[in-house]
Amino acid sequence: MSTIAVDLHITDAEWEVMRVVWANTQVTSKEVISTLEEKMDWKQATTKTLLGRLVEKGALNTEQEGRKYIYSANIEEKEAVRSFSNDIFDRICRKNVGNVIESIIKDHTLSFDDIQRLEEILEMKKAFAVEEVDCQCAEGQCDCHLHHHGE
Amino acid sequence: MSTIAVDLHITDAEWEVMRVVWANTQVTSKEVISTLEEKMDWKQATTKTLLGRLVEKGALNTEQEGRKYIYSANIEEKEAVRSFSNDIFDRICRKNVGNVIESIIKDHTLSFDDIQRLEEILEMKKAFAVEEVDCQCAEGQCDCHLHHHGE
DNA sequence: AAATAGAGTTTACATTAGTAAACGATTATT
DNA sequence: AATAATCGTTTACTAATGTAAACTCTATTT
Repeated sequence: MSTIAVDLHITDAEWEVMRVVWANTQVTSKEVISTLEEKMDWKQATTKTLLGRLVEKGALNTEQEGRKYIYSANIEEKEAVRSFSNDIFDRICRKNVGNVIESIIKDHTLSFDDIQRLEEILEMKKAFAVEEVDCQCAEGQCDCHLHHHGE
Repeated sequence: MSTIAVDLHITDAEWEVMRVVWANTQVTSKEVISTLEEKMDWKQATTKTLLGRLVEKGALNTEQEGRKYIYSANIEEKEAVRSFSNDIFDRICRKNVGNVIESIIKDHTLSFDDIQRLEEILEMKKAFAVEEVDCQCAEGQCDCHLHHHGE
């Protein structure tokens, strides 16, 4: 009941639609169409197609309201973002996760609150930190193996 | 000379090939083929196609060595990862960058060194932190606007 | 020299994604 | 009632991706 559709692939174009739904909780196609006509310069047909595909793949729910539909998200934005962001980590060596996070932090503006919160999380993470993260890479796709022995 | 090809799209399948090249610095198609035959269960033709596409799009360099080629990466892994990981942040409200980072940290194993390094980065980020991160979302795609006025 | 194997290039083909027009059923207008 | 405006569904079409066979040299083995 929690992972209803974590692994469904939401494409870039579809994501634009999802954002409108997430932001408004309940929307009609009309609202989505006009928002994306604005932002993306899409013809209404384009948005309609995307809405249809999202309903089809279970990312959106529809509820008949008179003769039109009210769309609502079937997956939480947070979950979708999380699933999407984890894709990065399937592309790199686990040992580099820290470096990637570092680079992300460097690349973005954070608020004082953000920083404080992250510091707290890190503090908590210490309890579960390891001496060295395990490389899970396939042989030949990472050179960690070479770095193991001393020096 | 720095951003040679930051914006070139490397697909999931192509990335598998890149990892082999990055890990070995210099490789022959044979090595890539055998590594991915192992890991991905790909026919050699598949890997050949991918190698060809990557050379074509400038992600890989080739250097004739006798009658075969030596492949090497034309973009750094770090840069590629960075470019890829920034895609997440185009999908969310800037105000949530901190939350996403938080969730990433929670989801992964870090080493003591990682944590310490991240703490240092955060410490430095304080100098550039803002009171509140600006929402850059398009109207209708984010509800930040609503949260502005009190309560 | 002829046959075989290896390496890159071409061609192939199905699926997904981006973008949108056309169609059909309904409701709102004239 | 006839017509026009809506809204969802079907169909369309191109480009990108995943996956791989076939082809063409060239070098090696017999």
